[in-house]
Amino acid sequence: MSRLDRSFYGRDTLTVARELLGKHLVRVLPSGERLVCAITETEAYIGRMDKACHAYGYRRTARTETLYARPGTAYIYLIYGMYCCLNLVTEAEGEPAAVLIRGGRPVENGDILAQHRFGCPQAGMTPYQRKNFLNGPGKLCRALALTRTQNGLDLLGEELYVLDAPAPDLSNVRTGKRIGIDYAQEAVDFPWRFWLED
DNA sequence: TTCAGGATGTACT
DNA sequence: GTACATCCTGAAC
Repeated sequence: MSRLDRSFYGRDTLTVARELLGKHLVRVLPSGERLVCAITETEAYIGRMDKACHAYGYRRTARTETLYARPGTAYIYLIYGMYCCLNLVTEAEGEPAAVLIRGGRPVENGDILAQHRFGCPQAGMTPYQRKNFLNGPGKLCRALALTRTQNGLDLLGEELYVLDAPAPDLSNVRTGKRIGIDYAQEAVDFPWRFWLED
């Protein structure tokens, strides 16, 4: 499968968020090992009109600067003091918008992902851990060893990128409200979350 | 199976 | 000082 190029990201954010489902997120560690997981859950954030977005109303701060970068850039920030969230910047350069990667499923090197998450190989995971392996943005970043050090990475580089994959069966795609943005007034109800059923 | 509470630090008011 | 695009644990059911 080929790598998604800049033109994939440089489109309408809702389209990109939906089309990222099923694609393979690849993280190459400094050791050279390749971690791969399939994207199963995404959310769109569009600064122009979205009170839940860090760059709502084109707000510019040191943190949000990455959201204005060219499409195909990784925006990674610290949340609640201890977890990181990975976003992929979309739309034209200068338009602050991105897709939050909220969940995944292991595809390659699941033992290393499990080691990062729980300190044991996959076989040592409890049923509870297995069920809650990569089903959250903080968990995914932990498993992929992504921190703010990787903020601003180019997704057309060698450390972090997304490989194309066949589009999932449409009957498995779900749409709904975003999670954890109760403060965002009218944006609370925007149906900008997409996920794959199982 | 669900729920309340706490951890923890940065960004921004 | 307050809020935050979260996760884990332990208790009750």
